[in-house]
Amino acid sequence: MSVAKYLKPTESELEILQVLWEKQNASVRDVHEELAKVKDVGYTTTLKLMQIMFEKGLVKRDASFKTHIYEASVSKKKAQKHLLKKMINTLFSGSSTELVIQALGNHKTSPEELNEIQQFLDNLKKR
Amino acid sequence: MSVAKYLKPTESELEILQVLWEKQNASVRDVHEELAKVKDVGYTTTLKLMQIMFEKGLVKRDASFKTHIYEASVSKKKAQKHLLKKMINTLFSGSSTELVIQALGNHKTSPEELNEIQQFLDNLKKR
DNA sequence: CCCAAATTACGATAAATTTCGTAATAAAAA
DNA sequence: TTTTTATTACGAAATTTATCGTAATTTGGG
Repeated sequence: MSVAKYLKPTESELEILQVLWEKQNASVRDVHEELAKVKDVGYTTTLKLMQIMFEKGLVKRDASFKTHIYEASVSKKKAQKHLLKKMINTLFSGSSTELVIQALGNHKTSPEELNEIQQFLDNLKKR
Repeated sequence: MSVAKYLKPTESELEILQVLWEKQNASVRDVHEELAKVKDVGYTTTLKLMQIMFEKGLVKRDASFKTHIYEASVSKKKAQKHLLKKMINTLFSGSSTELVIQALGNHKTSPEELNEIQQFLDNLKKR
C-alpha cells in the first residue's frame, strides 16, 4: 500500500472533516446541519458518508449511546502536512519555495502577516 | 456553474497534465511512456483519458496527422493558482500565511531558498 | 408499558472515474 | 499493391463516490 486511505479524503469527506476539526466531536446531526448551511444534501447522505468514513478509519466514534459521537481520527495538522506535501510534489516540482511564492503572490497578504512570516523565516535560519 | 471543469482535474488527469506541462506538447505514446515509468497502466487507458480530457476542454490537440499531438489548455501557473486557493480555503481557514508557515516548517528548506523567499517578501512590502 | 420521535442500518441507485479489449483507420514497409 | 504496424475510436465493464428511501432500533415521554 502506498498511502493510507485516511490520508486520501474525498471532497465530501474533507467537508465533513472540516466540521469535525472545528467542533472536536459531533453527532451526525451536528455535522449535517453545518453542511446544510452551504450545501443542499439529505441527512441520510451525511450519515452514510460518515459511516463509510468510520469503516475507512477516517473517523472514530463513540457508539455507547443512541446518538453516536464522531471525531476525526487524523488531526487537522497531519492532514494539512500530508496534502500540502502531495500538492508540492504534484504541482510544484517538489519545491516548497515555489509554492510559497505562488501563495504569497496571488493572495493579498497584509503587512502584519508578512512580518509574521519574516519572523518565522528568521527563526528558521537561526537553527 | 460554480467552477469551470478544466480547473477540476481528477487525479489521473493531473498526472497527464504534469507530463504535458513538462513536455509542452506530446503524443499519447509520449505521455503514456512517462506514466508507465511510475504506474502500471495500459496504453488505451491513457488514450481514453486524454480523449476525455479533450472533450472536457482540458487539453487541445492537433489532429492533422495520424498521431495527434496534445497540449494542456490550462497553464501550469493557472492551475497552481486555482488549486492552491482551493486548498487554502478548505484546509487552512483561508489563511495563506498559515499555509506558508506549514509548508516551510515541514520541509527542509535550504538557506538559499530562505533568502530567496525573504527577498520576495521585501519586494512585496515595498509596494 | 406503549407510542412517538429521532437515529442508525441497510441496500439500491446514480454519477463520475478508471480501466482495457476490440475494431476501424491511417501510414509505412515490403 | 499488399502486408504489417501504429494509432485512434468506440463501447463496455469495473470501481469509486455520492445520493437517498425505507426499515430496524433505541430512547424518552406519557
